[in-house]
Amino acid sequence: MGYALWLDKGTAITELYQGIITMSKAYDPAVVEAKQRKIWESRGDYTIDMNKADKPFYNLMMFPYPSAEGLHVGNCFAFIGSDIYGRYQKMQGHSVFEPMGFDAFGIHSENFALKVKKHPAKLTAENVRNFRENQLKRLGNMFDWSHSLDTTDPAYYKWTQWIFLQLYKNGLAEQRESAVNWCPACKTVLADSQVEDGYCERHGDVKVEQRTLKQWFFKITNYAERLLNNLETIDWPEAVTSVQRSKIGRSTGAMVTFRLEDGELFEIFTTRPDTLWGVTYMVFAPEHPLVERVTTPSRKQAVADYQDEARKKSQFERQEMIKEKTGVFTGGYAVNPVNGARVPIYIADYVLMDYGTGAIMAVPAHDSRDYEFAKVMNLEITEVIAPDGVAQGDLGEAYSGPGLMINSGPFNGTPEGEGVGKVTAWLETQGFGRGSINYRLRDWCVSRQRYWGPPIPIIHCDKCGTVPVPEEDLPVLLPESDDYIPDGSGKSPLARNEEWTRCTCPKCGGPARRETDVSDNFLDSAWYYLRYPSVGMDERFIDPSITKKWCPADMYIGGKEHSFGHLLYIRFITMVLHDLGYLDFEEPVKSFRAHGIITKDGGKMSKSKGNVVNPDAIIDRYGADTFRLYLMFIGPFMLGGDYDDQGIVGCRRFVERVFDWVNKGENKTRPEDCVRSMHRTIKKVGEDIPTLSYNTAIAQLMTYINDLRAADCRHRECLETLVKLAAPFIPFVAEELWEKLGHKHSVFAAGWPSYDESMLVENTVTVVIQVNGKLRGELQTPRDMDRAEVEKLALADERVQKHIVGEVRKVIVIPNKLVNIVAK
RNA sequence: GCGAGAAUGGCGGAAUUGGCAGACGCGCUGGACUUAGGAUCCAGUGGGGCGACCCGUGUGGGUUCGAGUCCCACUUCUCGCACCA
Repeated sequence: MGYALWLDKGTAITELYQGIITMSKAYDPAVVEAKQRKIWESRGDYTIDMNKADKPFYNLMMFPYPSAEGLHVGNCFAFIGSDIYGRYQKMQGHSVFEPMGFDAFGIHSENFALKVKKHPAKLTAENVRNFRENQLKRLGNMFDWSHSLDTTDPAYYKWTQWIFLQLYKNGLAEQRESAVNWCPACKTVLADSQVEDGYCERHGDVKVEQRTLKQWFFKITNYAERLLNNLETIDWPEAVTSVQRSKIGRSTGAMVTFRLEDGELFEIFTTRPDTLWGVTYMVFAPEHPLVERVTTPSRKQAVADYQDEARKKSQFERQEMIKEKTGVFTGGYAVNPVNGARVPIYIADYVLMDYGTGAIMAVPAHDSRDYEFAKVMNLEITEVIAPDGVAQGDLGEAYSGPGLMINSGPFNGTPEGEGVGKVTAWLETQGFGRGSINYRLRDWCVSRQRYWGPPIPIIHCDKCGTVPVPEEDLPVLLPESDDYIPDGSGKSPLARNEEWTRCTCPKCGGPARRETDVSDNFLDSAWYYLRYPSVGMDERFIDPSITKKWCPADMYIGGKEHSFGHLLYIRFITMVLHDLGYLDFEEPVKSFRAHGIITKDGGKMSKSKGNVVNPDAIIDRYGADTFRLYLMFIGPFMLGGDYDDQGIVGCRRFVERVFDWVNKGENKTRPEDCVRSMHRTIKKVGEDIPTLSYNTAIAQLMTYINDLRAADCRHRECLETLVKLAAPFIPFVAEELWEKLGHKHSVFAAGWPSYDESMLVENTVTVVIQVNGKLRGELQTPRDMDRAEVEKLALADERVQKHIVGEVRKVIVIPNKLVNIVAK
């Protein structure tokens, strides 16, 4: 070549030039992607004018916390799956708003900062930049970066604090002493959802302890009923709603008033008031306030010891002891209101202080836990429900089946199902109790004794007590201190910052101190979807008219690990803001879909296992389009699947085939089979995307390009349809090819193709012939052939006849599908 | 223990008013092109049998002309919850 250049410049340059042209025709993802990304950005294709846009569609996806490790395949999988849905909606003519932001406050970020000894603010800024510039922008998602947000930005957390104040002012936030989960490694309080099997979610091997601290709580329990009832009305997967249902844990029963021997009254909750006559003892939680009162002098030591023991045990350890029930007798007695029976009072850690009233009536005959305890303690067991009304004696376990009430005074003979209601009504008339509903759900502890979060906007004044920071003083800025390392004192590092903590009381002007706890990072993410459309609005947390137009979000896609925590809190905060008149809807999203997870070699990707797939490297090697396509092809989006290094090449081949086929230029070849294949593909892809069945949509696209190639069809309509249908999956290549086909505007503005129903039906059909249910032949017949005619042809088939041994008893004809000959 | 889901070739997975099991892709086998092939293209590929055929969707029953699909019982696995009175 060099020689040719030197000898004959003209020829050689032409050759060289042609070589470059050939090269440029070959698919180079880096070139295509850089080019199209630039065009999208300069054209502002994905920047939405929130006021003007028509047919708004809010496509929300769970935002990431920007870790130092960078975006992982799981994030990519979720974002890409969500983007495909969004791009499809765009091609349906919607103005699709697809924002992305950063959940950058919180323990995740802070712990990492501590580990690498870098200030979290600095680290977060670096990580956010890396996520956005080097990773998210390469995925090919249509993010509207003009509406991005970062929860650590004072312009954002100003409003997080404002929301805290709204809850406070409306009696939904309060500070109280409470036993909480304490992680000695994080040196902070954890929410129940951050505790796994008694261990810290972040530090897998660190046991969570119980501590009693003054904490801020949001009264989510006030909303338990609505949070539960609304589940019936929202379009969410059953798997998620059932988790929420069980966590809310509604049970109906009765509150029954018992009496201590000294006349003091106390209440217990039961779901089985019909077994009241079977109460043979009572149990208080070790922490129950009446324990001291009922304990007799001789039992004092034993009771105190037991209380000590229980206090030391974490909640998990208490639960671990399920097999062996423990407890001690207090020496005290209560009186059963229904029959005046004198029943002993025990304390035991199988009764929890924070459910119901922290005290129970024990019916060992009909409750397995009470039965176990009674056996250990050698307590009396009285049957009050018996099948056919005949007592069964000790069965070796509690009897919880159906039966008639016995030994129950006026209710003898009542079936247990009716008994609950009848006894409850009777209790009310007697003044012994009332119907009651209890929830498992606990109030939301939002205090965190950490540095990296929005300071809770409260001031403590000796004179005025707890005073909210005036709204005009928001945000309460997180001081840029280097002293942010938690010390395990149970107080936030902020408490050591005298200068920051000291302030004046907004009410009396006297000296006061700031609240030093920061709020839970779940509060940041409980309202972010409301902020996206109103990003930039300084004077209010949201713009009402924009919110009305865009919210609730049309689709929300995220991980099901958030079924309980985030997804409950976001609903709760939305309901509260609705009740306070800020929103005209009370559920945050119209539809929610949970995606699956991507594993590697069957296991969750983790650094310790060394099976982490690096998305950047995959994109470098195969291109973002192939990466997108492959992730979606692994398996059903809602199930996820296992990442396989080998499998991705099939997707790269598909992308190249599409690229090459369109680049080859159109021709006029167009057999009818191709047209049919095109219509089938339009139908299939259009049906699969809305149900997130991306894997089967892609399979159909592969079938389609195979059909086109086999028939050498590059008819314009067939090619354009191919590009359009593939566009949500491989947006860069699709855009490039759309341009190649001579279009000036984006393929995403080109609309979604429609199919012709008549093209879906074949004129000739294959009818299979079975003899006694076994496949023995097939017929090619015209569509909708006369039944008798088909039957005749089937019976005449040589191979079929061979298999008919006896007389033909019956012939079943399913038109256009099958003939089954039943012969003896 | 309770709740939800799942089980289909060597692998990922398709297939629902019950009607050709294994679409699509990976891998594998053979071939073409090639100096070369870890590129590309073509053909084949559930198991057994030379064959006609036989067997085959976790196990065992059932309904049906016909079952991966429906019913009953069971096994295994995954996930979630777990003393909530």
